[in-house]
Amino acid sequence: MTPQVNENRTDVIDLENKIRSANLRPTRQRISLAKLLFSEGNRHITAEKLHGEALGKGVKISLATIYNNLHQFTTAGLLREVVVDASKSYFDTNVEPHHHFFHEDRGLLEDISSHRLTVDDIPNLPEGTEISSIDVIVRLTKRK
Amino acid sequence: MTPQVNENRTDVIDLENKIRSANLRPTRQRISLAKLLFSEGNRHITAEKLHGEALGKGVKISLATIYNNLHQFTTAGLLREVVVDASKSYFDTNVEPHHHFFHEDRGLLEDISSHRLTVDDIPNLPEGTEISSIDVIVRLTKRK
DNA sequence: CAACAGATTAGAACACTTCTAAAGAAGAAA
DNA sequence: TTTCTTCTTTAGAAGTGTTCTAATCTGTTG
Repeated sequence: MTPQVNENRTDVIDLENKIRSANLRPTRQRISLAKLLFSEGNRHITAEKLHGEALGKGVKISLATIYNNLHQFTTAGLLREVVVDASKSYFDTNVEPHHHFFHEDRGLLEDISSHRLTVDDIPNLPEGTEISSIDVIVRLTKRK
Repeated sequence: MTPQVNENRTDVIDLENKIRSANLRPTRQRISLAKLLFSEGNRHITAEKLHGEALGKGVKISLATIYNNLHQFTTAGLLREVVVDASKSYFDTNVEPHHHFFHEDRGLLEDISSHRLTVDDIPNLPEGTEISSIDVIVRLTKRK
């Protein structure tokens, strides 16, 4: 019983619980994805990139499953989808309210914690609506 | 020489000048598009919708031309592209700095004039970058 | 273990966008 | 005007990211 084995075992149990908390069965594929997504710091990743990463680590999983699970995790509040690019979706493992820098040249997202950028004077909402979310994207290019 | 005829003639000349100001030739297709886009108030429209609208008004124009011109107009600063949906692009005829309400259920954009919503405390930018734009999208759903 | 609901999968299908290369139209020069 | 060049348009093919389908497999419950 080395500490390492303990750590790994605990991690997997935590991830399984996280998956169960979303009313989903902890399958081999979901556990592998959760490991990639949640085990080190916040990530911003696209479906195809995550698929590549999984295959690269020897996890056998289809692209359809990646999409299925990214959406299920998002619905369950484990992920948040960030719309910054008209052609692909990014998924963010940080589900706390916050905003983003988007490096347009590199297609890379970076968090801005929401107490470091505030939105004021939000006007009255149109009749019969409520806010679902407020997205602030500060788009960046290389300084000339 | 009725006022109407005058107005129409003047309109078209204005639109031609607008197109020329972007270093583009005022072709029949461009003038028709400019008429649809710029002749009454601000609009937020997708390529396919604009195509449908043009065909509906009897303007013979291909979808490729719609895309070509939306991009050329955008590059020239006559339009602004708004990213709110991961699967299609919206083009906004209002090129002044401003923000948006996005009605998620209807796929509809609405302007928020920028003096009615302000962004404060923008943090220091990452090294070597500069701001290309700041997009604020207030996503709305139907009030329950 | 059996039985069932939920999950995964390969590949087809889909929606939006871009590309291709050939034909057409606009503007400049003579 | 005619000619020449460059820009523009076009239909359809191709491309890209995503979703669908329906057959197979797996986790869970009794």
